[in-house]
Amino acid sequence: MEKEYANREKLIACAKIEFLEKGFAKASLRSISAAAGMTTGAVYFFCKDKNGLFGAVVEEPLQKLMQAIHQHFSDDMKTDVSHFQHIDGDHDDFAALMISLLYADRDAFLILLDKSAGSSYEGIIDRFIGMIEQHNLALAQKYAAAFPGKRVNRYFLHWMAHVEINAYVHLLTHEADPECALREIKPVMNMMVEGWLAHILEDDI
Amino acid sequence: MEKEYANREKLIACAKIEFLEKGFAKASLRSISAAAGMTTGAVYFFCKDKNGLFGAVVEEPLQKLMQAIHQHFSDDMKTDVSHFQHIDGDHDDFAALMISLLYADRDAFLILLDKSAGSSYEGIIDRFIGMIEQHNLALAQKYAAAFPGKRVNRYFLHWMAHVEINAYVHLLTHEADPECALREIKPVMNMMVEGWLAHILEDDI
Amino acid sequence: MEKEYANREKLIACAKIEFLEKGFAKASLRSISAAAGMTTGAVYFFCKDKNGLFGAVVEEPLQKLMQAIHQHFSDDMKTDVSHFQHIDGDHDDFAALMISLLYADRDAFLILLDKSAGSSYEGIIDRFIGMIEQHNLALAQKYAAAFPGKRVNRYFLHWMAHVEINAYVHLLTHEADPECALREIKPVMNMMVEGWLAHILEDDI
Amino acid sequence: MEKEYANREKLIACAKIEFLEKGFAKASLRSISAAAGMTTGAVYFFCKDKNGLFGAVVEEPLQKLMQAIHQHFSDDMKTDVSHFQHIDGDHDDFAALMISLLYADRDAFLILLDKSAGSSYEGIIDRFIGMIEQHNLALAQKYAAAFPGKRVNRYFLHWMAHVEINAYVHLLTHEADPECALREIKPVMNMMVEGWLAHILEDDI
DNA sequence: TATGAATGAGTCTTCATTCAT
DNA sequence: TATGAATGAAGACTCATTCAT
Repeated sequence: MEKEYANREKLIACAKIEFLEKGFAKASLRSISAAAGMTTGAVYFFCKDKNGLFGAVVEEPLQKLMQAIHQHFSDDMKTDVSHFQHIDGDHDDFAALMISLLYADRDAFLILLDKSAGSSYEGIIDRFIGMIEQHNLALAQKYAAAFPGKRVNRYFLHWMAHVEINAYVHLLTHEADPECALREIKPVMNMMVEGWLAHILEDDI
Repeated sequence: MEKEYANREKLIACAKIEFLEKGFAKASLRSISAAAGMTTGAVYFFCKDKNGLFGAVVEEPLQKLMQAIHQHFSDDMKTDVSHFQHIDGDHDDFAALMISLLYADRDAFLILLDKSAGSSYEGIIDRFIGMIEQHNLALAQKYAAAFPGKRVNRYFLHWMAHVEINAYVHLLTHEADPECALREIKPVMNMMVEGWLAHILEDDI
Repeated sequence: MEKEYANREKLIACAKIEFLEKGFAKASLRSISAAAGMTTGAVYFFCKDKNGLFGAVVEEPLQKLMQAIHQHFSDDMKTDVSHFQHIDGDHDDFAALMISLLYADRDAFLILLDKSAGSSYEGIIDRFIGMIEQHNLALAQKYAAAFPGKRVNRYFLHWMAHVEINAYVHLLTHEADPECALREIKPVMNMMVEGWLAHILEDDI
Repeated sequence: MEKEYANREKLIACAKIEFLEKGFAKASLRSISAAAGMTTGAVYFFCKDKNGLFGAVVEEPLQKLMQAIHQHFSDDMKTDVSHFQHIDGDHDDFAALMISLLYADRDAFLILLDKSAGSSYEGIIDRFIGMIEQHNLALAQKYAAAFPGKRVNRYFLHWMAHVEINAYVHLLTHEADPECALREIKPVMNMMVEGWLAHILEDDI
């Protein structure tokens, strides 16, 4: 009973190593299965195909992350956004949440975010960006409502979503220790909040 | 006279299209040469390699860019850095320069910056980041000299270099028109300068 | 049970034929695998490489030969070398041993010795020559000890090792029947022993 | 007028280097012509094809050698063969002749004898062996006439021809200096003559 | 004399995938 | 559960050769 899943997990662990090292496209099922002590054919018992194997490595952490983000976003919309001084603390909380989730399975996220080219997860970063952008748009529009003659700068909004996501990718890539990560992300977040407040609105026409 | 170089240029043009679409690694010499109306073997008359073909697409614009950056950096170091309010204008100039260079052959830079994985140009972005980081470090240290008890936050510095480069990559990717690009990069640059001034220094120990 | 290994053996048999006919370098995996009734790709299930396929043909007989030679040499060094009249009989035994081993898989040795150019076995003859030379040097130096004012003629020693090896290669190439081979090698061996005794020493300085 | 042949000779010189290094089969016209400072196509102005280029390197020295050998052989047959003690001196003369010819263009003969696999000269060594064998057969038969109940050992005869040729190939390969070569070949020749006299005849039936 | 361009057949190799057992 | 075998298409690359100019 315990052994039944042993091989499956070994396979996934080996896949993780290979994907991390070579990326999805250049990873070889041959060498993954060899490392796991099985034949190529055996992989197809556990997964539908190469992409399925990638999913097995990456799907579960991804789900957790997604869920946490949605939860946070829906909480966020309920709070009173009129006091933008609170945005700071919110961002700190969000950052802490992100970091704890991302570093819970750092390799999986490294793979997902940086090594998925060629797989069906290829565009995942853009989906994240889309989510953030959409959420921030709502926030920004509330904010804009208080400034007649101003409107949301859409390009800036999109770019900020990019930067925010990439801040996490960069962190994940460059910092192995989650505690250091938390410390390092702080000025980054501050800068982003300040920049957001200062530049998210542009003159209407 | 016009026809003499026709095929070589056709080849490179087709390679450009393929690289842009699929990236270096997934691009196929077969389909490139087919598109150019020649055999695979013929490619090797014009280029040494698949990598050489990539270089033929990308090397010339890259050289121009490199040279301009070096020029700008060496000019920059000669100017008086004590007035950091001037940093703004400098950045605007630099941004304008970058944009004019990048958009002079947008596809080539799109390929170079975003589609070079697998080629010998793979790490080019990191090299750019390194250049910027090194240059900004020098600036930051001059800046730090005026604030006893402060030192340069190296992680932030590195991240900013990342962000700066990615700002251009993002622009190139999302905005086809150089004039719009110039307009859109402005708040981005402003935000980066402000953030830089505000967060590049951290408490010593 | 018989069929299980059928294809692998068929492949190796076909490879043997092709290598024998064209040599390693000019042999084509296409035509080998076609002859064996499989695709080129299938070859790579059985072997790592073209070179690995060559090894599959050649390695086992080579190992046997090597081992027998080492055994013989170590026995040889233990016997009393003072009576050089015994050298004759020893050589006959050695020759008989060599012939029985070589003709046990004549094609494999033909390939190994004469058709390996381009493979990792390319220098095998030189390695054999080295072995023989080294062993004969030891013998010759014992012999030389009995003749003051004489020393071993190194060029002649090396050449003799060449001739000895080539005597076997020549035999293998020209004589299909091992019994005839045994008969034919005899005067050759005699001549080599006589020549050895007569010319292996030269005047000191 | 002098320059007209300059390129042709440069081509041939470069071909020589490449053939010597890689052998006929692995030599590349591309790299030969590149080394000679011309295009691949230009080679076909000077030669019919790759094999023709090989011939251009090798044919002239070969002709000289052939002619000298024929001359020597026909002289040899005219002399009185009843005194076999003279055989020694004859061989010394022949060896000196061979060495002077072979070392007159050592590289060319190295190529011809050791690097011709794949070219039309591939079997040249066998042709030499055939020539020597044929000539020696005539000699041996005169010799045999004096020993009733004896006949020529054909295998030994053939093998001796082999050894003789290979003695020169070995020399050429291992000894760069013709004077040393002459010294080193002496015991080799002596041994061959002695062996010849001792073993060329076998019992009739 | 030579070039520049191109061909076309060939090289070995890698890969994800399938499937009977 | 897994294996062993095999496929077939594709990969980059090399080569001798040809030929118009």
